[in-house]
Amino acid sequence: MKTADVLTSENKYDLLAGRVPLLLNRFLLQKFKLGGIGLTREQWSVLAILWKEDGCSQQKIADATNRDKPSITRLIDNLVKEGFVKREHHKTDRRTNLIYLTEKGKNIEQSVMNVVNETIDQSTEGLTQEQTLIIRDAFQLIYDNIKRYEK
Amino acid sequence: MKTADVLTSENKYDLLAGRVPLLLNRFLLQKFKLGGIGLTREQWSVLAILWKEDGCSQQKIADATNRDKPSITRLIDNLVKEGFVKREHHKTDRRTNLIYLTEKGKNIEQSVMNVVNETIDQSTEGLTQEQTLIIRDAFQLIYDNIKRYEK
DNA sequence: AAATAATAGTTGTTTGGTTAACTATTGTTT
DNA sequence: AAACAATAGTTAACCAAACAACTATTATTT
Repeated sequence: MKTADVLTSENKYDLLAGRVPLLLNRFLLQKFKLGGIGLTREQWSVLAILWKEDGCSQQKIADATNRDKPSITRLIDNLVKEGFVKREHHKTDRRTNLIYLTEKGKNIEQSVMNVVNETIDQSTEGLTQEQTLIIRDAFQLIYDNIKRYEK
Repeated sequence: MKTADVLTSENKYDLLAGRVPLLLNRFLLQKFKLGGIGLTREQWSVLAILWKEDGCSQQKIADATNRDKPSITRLIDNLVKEGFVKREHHKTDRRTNLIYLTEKGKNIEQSVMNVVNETIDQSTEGLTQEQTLIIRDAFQLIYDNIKRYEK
């Protein structure tokens, strides 16, 4: 290992939260637009939860996407406005909204995932399975560290 | 390699641009606040450019931080408002603003970097140098891929 | 049963990213 | 020199994140 290979904190920060996530989100958004998909990356992340399990509460979506409740309120507002999901009251707990996919929300899954697949395939071209798994483990470690340290 | 270890595109996306950058930025912002540092992560990234080379144009800052010009205009607006930097006209090219650190902007460098160091040290606790370098190379590859594919 | 705490969601404010449309200035072409 | 193109920056619109303060409802304590 060469000394020149040691990264500063700033470099590490940029690595973990800097330009690549920014570029990847921009890249995906462009592809959504080119594909005629009127979704943001954040809206997609909410729909992805519902494609796995329809009828979640907003709190559950917030937890699953690591966002806070106000962010989810507004994301759902926009998804409702665009006709991808609908809000329904919980039968017994009147505090809770359950979010259900509309037909439109269900129908776009395949075309969205096609674009996501293409985005990831192009972005990670040349990346080995080993590298991917090392990144996964490393990010899980970082995730756990932050969850442990933040009060 | 086990089949269960193969990641879907969605998992890869979440890995590369999902929760870890989100959490890390949140973690840093909390620490800035606890440390009495009135900066956002984005404002810091601009100051970091100026700490390396004072008196950059806004376009140069935009390129260095992978942001577009409107983002930089507003970031600089806020940094000026908070007294960290000042705008000055370029001597010969009247289109260009040069951004200079104020004393306040210069003086906070050390305390900011202390917080950044602590944030990264805690977040990456247990991460090996090898993992870090693999991530660096992988992200460079992804960066180059996106730059190549996006028109 | 009444008071309190916890949970689910909303609203307002500030900051930032993206795109498009715009002004001002400088550089290039003819 | 005039027309055109390129560059630097701003403004406005929309979407989203973070935080604080808020309402409504449900659960727990006493």
